[in-house]
Amino acid sequence: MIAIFGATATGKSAVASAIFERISAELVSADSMQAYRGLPILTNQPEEPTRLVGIWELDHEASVGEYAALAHEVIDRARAGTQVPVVVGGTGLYFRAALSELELPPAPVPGARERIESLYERLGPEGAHAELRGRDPRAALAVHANDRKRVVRALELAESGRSLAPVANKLWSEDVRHPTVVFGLDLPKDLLGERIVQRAHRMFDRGVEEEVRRALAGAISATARQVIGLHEVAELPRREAIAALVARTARYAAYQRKWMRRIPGIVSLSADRPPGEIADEILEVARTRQRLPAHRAG
RNA sequence: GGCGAGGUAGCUCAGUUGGUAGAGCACACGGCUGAAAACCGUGGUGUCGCCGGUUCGAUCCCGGCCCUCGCCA
Repeated sequence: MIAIFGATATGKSAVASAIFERISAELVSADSMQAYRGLPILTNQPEEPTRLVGIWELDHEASVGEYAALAHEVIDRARAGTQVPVVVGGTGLYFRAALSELELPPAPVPGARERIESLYERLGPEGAHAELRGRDPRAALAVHANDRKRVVRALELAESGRSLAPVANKLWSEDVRHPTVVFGLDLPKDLLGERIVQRAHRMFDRGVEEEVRRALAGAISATARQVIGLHEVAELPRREAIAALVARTARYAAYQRKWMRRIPGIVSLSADRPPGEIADEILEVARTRQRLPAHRAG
């Protein structure tokens, strides 16, 4: 398998597209927002047929757990059919979930979240955390009292006999379900900034404003509401919207680069050249690695 | 030109009855296991517009100057 990570606007899609032209590949997206249908311009959905893009309606609450199951299914089917799965994405957690078996604990039982959220409100951060310490000391150790989402989640799991503290920490390990060569596309900060600005303008040329208006006319889930730029495009005059969109995207790109540094075993490649050239290098490196016996060293 | 308001962190602003200052956002670093474009933690990064006066001590009080905004000419 091949996996390609990179910040927004590093040209992941173009590289994936070039790979698609060269070998029998199944492109699989690892992007929490491209999974939504209805915001193709704002979320920068790829042209090339890519699996797990546009699979959810905007009123659907997203979750890594749901995504992981779908990704594994698509990947396994491609392998069975002799296609090379190529996982492409910028959402770090989704990316690792696609490659590895994270053994994510189950979704909350209906009603539990609301109940425990109000418990958190009642007890306050310290009180709720003390409660967690009593029920699941290991989880309490891993979670800060102010991290409301995680304290609530940990209490939910403790209630059903599970734990937030993972059995094995595979998130930051090199563990994979299938042999995989992981690549990271990187661009110098200033160059990436330029591309982000260009792309923001192109979004407006392509009609994001109309797209956003339509999206907001319907029901929209809490997770979909987080899409960068949704709020900005809807509420600000064009000039300011572009500036705000650029600023937030740049911030997000910095966050993604942070993720990239932490993905173990990643092969870093310069994205400052034609996509075809990058695709050739990726395929060459992947072939070389595949001939080697199973190994873990970089 | 007159009157009024204001100049404090990268931005928006708070504050000090005189003892050289702090919030939010931004930024930097770190964490993260069914919300991840999310969430959380740790960092203050500063000629308090300039010059002078009063004072043991001025960002704060006094005088002058510069700049910004508003209203009136």
